[in-house]
Amino acid sequence: MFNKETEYTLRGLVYIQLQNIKNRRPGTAEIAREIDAPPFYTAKILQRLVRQGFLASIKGKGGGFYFDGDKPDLPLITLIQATEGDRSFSGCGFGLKNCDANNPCPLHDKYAPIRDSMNKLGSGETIQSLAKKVYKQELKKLKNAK
Amino acid sequence: MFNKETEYTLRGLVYIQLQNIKNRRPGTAEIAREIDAPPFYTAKILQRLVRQGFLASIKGKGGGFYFDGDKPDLPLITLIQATEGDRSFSGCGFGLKNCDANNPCPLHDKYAPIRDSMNKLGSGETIQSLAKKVYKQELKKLKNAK
DNA sequence: TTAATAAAAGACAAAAAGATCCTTTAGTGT
DNA sequence: ACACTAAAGGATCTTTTTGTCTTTTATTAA
Repeated sequence: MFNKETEYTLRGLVYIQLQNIKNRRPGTAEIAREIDAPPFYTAKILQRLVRQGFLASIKGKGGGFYFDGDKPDLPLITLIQATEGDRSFSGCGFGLKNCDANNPCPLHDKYAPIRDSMNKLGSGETIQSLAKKVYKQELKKLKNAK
Repeated sequence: MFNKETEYTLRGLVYIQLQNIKNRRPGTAEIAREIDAPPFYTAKILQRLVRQGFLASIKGKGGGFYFDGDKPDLPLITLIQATEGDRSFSGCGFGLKNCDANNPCPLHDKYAPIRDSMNKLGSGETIQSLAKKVYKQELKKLKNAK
């Protein structure tokens, strides 16, 4: 589906936001471990995300990564387009440059609706909405364990 | 969406089948030119498809590529899985190994239906069905040009 | 103010994808 | 039989993706 970098990005940011909810600021080592990603590569990706302004960080003891609560929620489509371009959200299954309703490739009619669904998914969901889902799932599990 | 090799494969095979309908057997140079793909790379891909039994070829003068009419139509999903694996048809948006309805990643609920649509598309359409679409489109264009 | 901590930066390396080229083999037509 | 044609095979190269490692910089706590 997505490439590795995008997968690590999604998993990493959702993990960070989940910890933020719990008033924690995880660091690279913890994040990489928890999301099952290569540590140095994870660090590099997070670095880039901070540079791009998607994420904030603090250096030194007690440091780590967090989301600026004043910023609006981060839609997946924004994030993914910044990471791997928009190959998942636009473009033609056949790889044609000018494929549209007027000049459709033979896959267009069937594929266009799927692409539209992807776009809806990418615009509708945010890192924060996903983290909230995970958080609620965790609460439910705790409850059931009692 | 798909990777380059898959795109060239789809475009190439549909072109071959379209020419077959017209009782022609195109060669590598013609195919590459018509589908706008790198000639040597196209040759290599077609070679592999022949080895895998998806396609037939004839060497020497008057040679080229064609589909064995006795074989059943070739579903896109079969072809694509043989080319790039099934990253487009299965697997989780988050990259988790055991993501399913019981143990869902936070994208699962929204992404699973999209993946299902992709599967339906891949099983429903074949190289032959796509070529037929293009053929009909061509006929319509000719008619309108009159 | 010093030692410890953790992110930032950037060089480097390995693997995979994408692409090219040359030689060989098989078949065709004269 | 011979020259020609076109696919098959395989070696090589480039670019992109993925991943590692070392050094530097900023911050904090003792």
